[in-house]
Amino acid sequence: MASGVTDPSIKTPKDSRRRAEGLRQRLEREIFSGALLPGERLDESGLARRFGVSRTPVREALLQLASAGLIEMRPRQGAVVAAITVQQLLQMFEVMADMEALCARYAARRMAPAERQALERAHKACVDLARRRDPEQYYEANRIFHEVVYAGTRNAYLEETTRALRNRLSSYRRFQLHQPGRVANSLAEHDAVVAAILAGDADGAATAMRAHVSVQGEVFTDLVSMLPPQYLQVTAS
Amino acid sequence: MASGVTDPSIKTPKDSRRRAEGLRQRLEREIFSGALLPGERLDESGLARRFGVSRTPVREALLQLASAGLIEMRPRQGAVVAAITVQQLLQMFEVMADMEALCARYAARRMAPAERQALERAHKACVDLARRRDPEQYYEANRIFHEVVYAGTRNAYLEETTRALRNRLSSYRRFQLHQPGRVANSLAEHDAVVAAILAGDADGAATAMRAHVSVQGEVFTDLVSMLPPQYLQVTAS
DNA sequence: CTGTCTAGGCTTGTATACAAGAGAATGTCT
DNA sequence: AGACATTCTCTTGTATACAAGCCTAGACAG
Repeated sequence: MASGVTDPSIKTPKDSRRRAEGLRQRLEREIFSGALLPGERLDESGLARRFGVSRTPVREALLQLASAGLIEMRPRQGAVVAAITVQQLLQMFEVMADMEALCARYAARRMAPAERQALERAHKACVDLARRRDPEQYYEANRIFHEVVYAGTRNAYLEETTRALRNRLSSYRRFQLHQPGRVANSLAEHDAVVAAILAGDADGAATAMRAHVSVQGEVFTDLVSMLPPQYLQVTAS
Repeated sequence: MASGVTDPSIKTPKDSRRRAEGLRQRLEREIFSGALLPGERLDESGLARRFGVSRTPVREALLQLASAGLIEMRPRQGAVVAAITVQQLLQMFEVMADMEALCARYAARRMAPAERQALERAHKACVDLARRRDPEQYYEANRIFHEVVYAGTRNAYLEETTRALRNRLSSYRRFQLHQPGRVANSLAEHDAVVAAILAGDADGAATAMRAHVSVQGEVFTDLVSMLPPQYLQVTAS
């Protein structure tokens, strides 16, 4: 797929550490964005050539990605982009809904006035962008909305964990965007979340947020059926 | 991971990959057990000599530990066992309480009859061991009790995440054991959790479990004051 | 005596060389 | 012809060599 796409010598003579971090993040983005599809083989030498470094930093990047669960490294058989089973996907969505709900609960209790205003602004941005009918831009605005909620939890660990899970699922959620009427629903749900948080209603915020990010029942079925086959692993091995 | 599917013959009796994993796990245990104290420097060459391998696998192990948050790698300055701030510790305990509560909630809804019996057995084992006044053994029985709850969630991702956080905090919780009366309290709390789960009371199970693992207020203060100074990082950096 | 600058050693980060296993391709035997 | 064994190649895993930055010790000036 990306075999012939050799970007000519990136050549960042600035900071060598920068290069290593950039490597991991770059591969990360390629996975999140779908440029690297699940099941795709990650050849160490090939990546090394592509990025103009040796195999050592490539291996280090791959190891970190494996720790994050984004790729799978089978001993002596190399690394492939992780594909997950339908069960795993459902379970991860389930946990994510509860973690986002937890974030909303904390945020409702802890947000400072300035943060509450930022939440309203982020929500308003979503409303404005929804009118443009540009799913990509709305996707980004929605992401920021959730980031504002994370920041309001005043709990960096919860923030980080939730964000990691959200990122991990992002390549799957992407396919949800194009469902008709999804954006309108999403806005209404945001509205309920904002109202509850501004009112300091922790339970209400949690419930509203859980409903917003919840992907189960028919919604889950629809999502799974829209996924390209590579994204899912056959359950029985 | 333990989703019921049996692994298709792991084989590899002498797999060299095994050695690298053993390396990571060995360092992990040394950190959890307190053999390696927070702030302690992890010299790559030294570890390589100690384990009889070259620096390469050592570096790979360190990178994985860094991904798990157990150590901290500052560029060009080497790795040290992670010490966290009081704020971070409080936040992690907070999240852990909610995640364990979530586990209990799921378990109350989903445990099969056989699993409920296993829960009762695990609880009984705790009661029996408490009489022996052996904190270490009780600690282990308590761990198993929680593992049974995890298994009852039927959500491998939640299970794995919660376990990882629990392990991460284990070296801090260890100091809590020796508080007088802690074991008796713990048993009473287990009792409430078991009762709620057996009754299928999801909310009650969550509340009881949160109360059980919750470390805040005076309990948190006591815990922090019992920690050796290395375990905590000075807040201002 | 103290603060600052500099040079050296020692550590990490990267590249390359080497060993060893997995998979493919080919040849042979039934 | 088909199935099986064997070799061969290509990949990963590990070791070692090399480059580059940080820390410290020591000297010198104020």
